[in-house]
Amino acid sequence: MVNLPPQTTRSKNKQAGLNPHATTYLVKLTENNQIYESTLVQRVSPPTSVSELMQRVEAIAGTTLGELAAQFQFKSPEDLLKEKGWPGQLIEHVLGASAGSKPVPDFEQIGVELKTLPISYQGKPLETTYVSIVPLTELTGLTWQQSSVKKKLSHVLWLPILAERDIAPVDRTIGTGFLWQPSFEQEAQLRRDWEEQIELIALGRIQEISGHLGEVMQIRPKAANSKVLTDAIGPDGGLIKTLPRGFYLKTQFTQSILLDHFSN
DNA sequence: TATTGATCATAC
DNA sequence: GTATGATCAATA
Repeated sequence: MVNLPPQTTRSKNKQAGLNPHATTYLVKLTENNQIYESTLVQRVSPPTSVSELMQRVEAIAGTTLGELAAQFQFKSPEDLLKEKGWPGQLIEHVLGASAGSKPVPDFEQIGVELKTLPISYQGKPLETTYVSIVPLTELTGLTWQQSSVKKKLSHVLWLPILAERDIAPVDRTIGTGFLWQPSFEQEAQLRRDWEEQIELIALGRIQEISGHLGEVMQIRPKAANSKVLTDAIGPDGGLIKTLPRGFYLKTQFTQSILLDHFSN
C-alpha cells in the first residue's frame, strides 16, 4: 500500500464542500507494481481547543451517521451485528480524535474523552456505557485517584445518537453533544462503586461479582467471547484464570447526566 | 422489558 | 491477550 502525497488541499476541500479540517489523501493499493485499487481517505486534524471541538460537535448535530459516513468515505454497515463500534469510530474520525487503541483521552491535546450515547425515542439511554478494563491483579495500593475510571470520566464529551433498533445505523440521527464533568455527588457515587468492587477483587472474590453490583457503575464481562481468560486473584490469594471484565456506567446514571444537562 | 452476560472488529 | 470502539441477545 502506497501512501501518496495529498491530492487535495484544505482549500480544495473547502471548495468541494468537504470538511475544511480534513485533508484528503489518495491511497493506492498495489501488487506487483500494479495498482488494483485507489481510494480516498481523509485525516481530520485534532481540535486544538475545546471551543474548536464544540464547533465541530455543533456542526454535526442533526445529521445522520450515514450522511457523515458518505461525506468522509467511511464504510456504512447495514447492521451492527458485527462492527458494533462503528458509531463511535465514525464520530472519532469526523471530530478528529486521535486514532488507535492508546490508553489516552480521545482528544489528547485537550484531555477530553468522547462517548457516543445511544438513546431511545424518549431520549433515554438504550445501553450501558463502557468505561474501562477492570484491573484484576496488583491491586495493592491502587486508589480511586489513580484509577482509569476516574481519569476517563474526568472530562467527557457526550454525544447522544437516536439509535432505536428499528432505525438503520445509517439513518440514526446525531443529537446535541455536550461536555460533562462529574459533580461532587456523582464522583462520590462512582468512587464508592469503584472502591467496593475493587476491594472484592483484591480479596480474591471476583467470582462473586456480577452486573448486579454497583449503584451507578457495574462490572461485566469485556472480552471477545466467554472462553477468553486472564489472571485474577483467587480465593486463596493465588492467581486464577477468569473472564476479563470492564466497568460500565448504568443507564440510570447516564440518563441523569442527560437530564441534568437538558432540563436546565 | 429491563438487565446481565456474551460477543464483534480492529490495532498492536 | 490487552485495550480501543461498543451493541447484541439471552435471561430473569
